Amino acid sequence: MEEKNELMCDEPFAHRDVVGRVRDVMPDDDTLYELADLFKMFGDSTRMKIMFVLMESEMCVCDIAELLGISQSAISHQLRILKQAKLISSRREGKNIICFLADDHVRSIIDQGLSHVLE
Amino acid sequence: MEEKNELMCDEPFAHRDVVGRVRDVMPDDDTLYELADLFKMFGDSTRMKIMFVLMESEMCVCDIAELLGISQSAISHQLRILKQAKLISSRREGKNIICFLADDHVRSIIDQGLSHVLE
DNA sequence: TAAACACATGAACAAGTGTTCATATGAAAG
DNA sequence: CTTTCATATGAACACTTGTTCATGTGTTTA
Repeated sequence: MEEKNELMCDEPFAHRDVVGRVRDVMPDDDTLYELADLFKMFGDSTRMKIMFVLMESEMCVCDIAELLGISQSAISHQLRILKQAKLISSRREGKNIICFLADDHVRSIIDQGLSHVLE
Repeated sequence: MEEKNELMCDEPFAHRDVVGRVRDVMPDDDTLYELADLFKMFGDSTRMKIMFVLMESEMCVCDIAELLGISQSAISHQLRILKQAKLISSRREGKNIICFLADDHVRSIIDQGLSHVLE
């Protein structure tokens, strides 16, 4: 008979109506996972750097690698991830693959983050 | 004598001046790591959910746990991380610890992310 | 003071992530 | 067509991260 909800505290600060209201405005789980996955893209310093340089100018893979001092392979792996997330795109130009930001949200998201970090 | 830079491609798309200019506007490494660490906070669905509910109302730990259907321990561990990142704060009120957002940037960052996810 | 409650914390473990190394692909130049 | 150059990719590995379980801490209530 001890089947009561173990998580709930006896006299919660936020009462049932608040909890209920919050539940209503919460996006569905899929959206929340998408959101977390989006921010995950910005949560790695290599990807962060890649997006940062592409904010300045489109450029080929080897230039990104040289600029950041990171191996071509590592850059390529991260580019793949960023492309899957539709944050960057690329086109071929001669022998090179030119990468560029695919979404203006990238700029605004990074800017918001920067203004937090820089206080 | 084969000591040349192996990363640089023969005829880079973005020429040396572009690379140089980008190098100048890049934030220092510390800032970039801070930035990535900040976004890392938003890159986990549990933390994302916690911040989301706190956008609606401050509330105690057990209410967060109940609302999200996540164990109290897991919530507590994540709260610790979010506090270290100075994204949320808390105060004691009787037996409960009331948590609330410590920074308005949280809202704007999440909103930017949402508007990307929702197209 | 003792018991109950809300929350924090440490250890352990599974799962995820990013890099390196070696190699493959594919366009371009010879 | 063969070689070279720019990039992609797979496997392996070390490292990080998030959860659970057990227990500790501190506050309130009896």
